[in-house]
Amino acid sequence: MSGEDNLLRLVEAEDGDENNYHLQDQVGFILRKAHQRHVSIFASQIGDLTPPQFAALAKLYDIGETSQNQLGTLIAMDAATVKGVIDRLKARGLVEVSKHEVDKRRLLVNLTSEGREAIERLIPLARAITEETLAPLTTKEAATFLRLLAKLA
Amino acid sequence: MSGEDNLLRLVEAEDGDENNYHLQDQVGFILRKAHQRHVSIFASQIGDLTPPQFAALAKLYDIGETSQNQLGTLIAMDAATVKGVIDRLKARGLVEVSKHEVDKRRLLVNLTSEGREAIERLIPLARAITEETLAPLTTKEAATFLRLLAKLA
DNA sequence: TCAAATTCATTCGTATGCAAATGATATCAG
DNA sequence: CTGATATCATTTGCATACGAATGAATTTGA
Repeated sequence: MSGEDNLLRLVEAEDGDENNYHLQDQVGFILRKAHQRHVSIFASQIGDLTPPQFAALAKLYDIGETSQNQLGTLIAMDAATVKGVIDRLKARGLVEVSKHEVDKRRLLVNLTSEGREAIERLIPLARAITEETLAPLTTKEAATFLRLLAKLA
Repeated sequence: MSGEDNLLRLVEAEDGDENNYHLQDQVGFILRKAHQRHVSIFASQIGDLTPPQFAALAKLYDIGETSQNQLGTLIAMDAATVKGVIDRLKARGLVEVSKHEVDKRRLLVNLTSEGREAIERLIPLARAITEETLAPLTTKEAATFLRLLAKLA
């Protein structure tokens, strides 16, 4: 056995597991799983709307009519994604679109009365979803978690 | 003005913003954004592989040959999703599949030598991705965050 | 003013992600 | 042993998600 071999073994012993890569400890992997769990909880409480669709309705309810592009910025969706979401909400009669009178590039999006009723009905469920998602944490832990998560996002 | 009106106003005043639903404060929305940010960081460091593809390679590197179904369980992908991921890795020559000799239902998946070289080369980059993702937090905050995130996932 | 740069929306291609249905195989229970 | 169950994999359909390319409209800057 060479001196190099001894040194290598020593280093590996000192490192413990540091030379091993454990997927299940990586923030990206756990983040993906936590997100999956939330989506699953969401689906169990609100079966006929996806989280992105809900986000679009909730934001329109909050700020009123806006352009598709601006809405996308506010709910963190790129232009291609938000178009699909709005198309499906439009097909279901929950939002309506119109052309901006001055800036002809813009597509204005707004809730229909049906969309307004839907979001008002769903917001209590959304609170329950948040609660269930955070249920594994104590109130204090949840506050800490949300603070740190917001710093990452 | 009725007594009910007074009571309502009082309650609303005491509630502050509690009657308003703010999407940007909901754990699901922030979780989605944090996940998006991580995927973006991942793509900037490892452009030719997605996080799910990397997860499959890393897990195979960790545990060796396994069935497609078992691999899916280990990396939190349902059967339909893992099939697509493995198909694409197979097309790129990073994994190879074979039939289980005893249980003919199972599809065994393993790294090719090329896949092994790839994951060994990428693991240092993955460590950098984790670091960059957690960069907005102090070391202590990151430890707390990971602990709480794991409880949620 | 007017050409260049920017913005808004759309389209295409690729890659997750999951529910539901299906087929093949294996295991279990009576 | 065999019918009922369960497991493994595949396929289809739908919904994000994003890069890149395109076209229309607006804004900027020399």
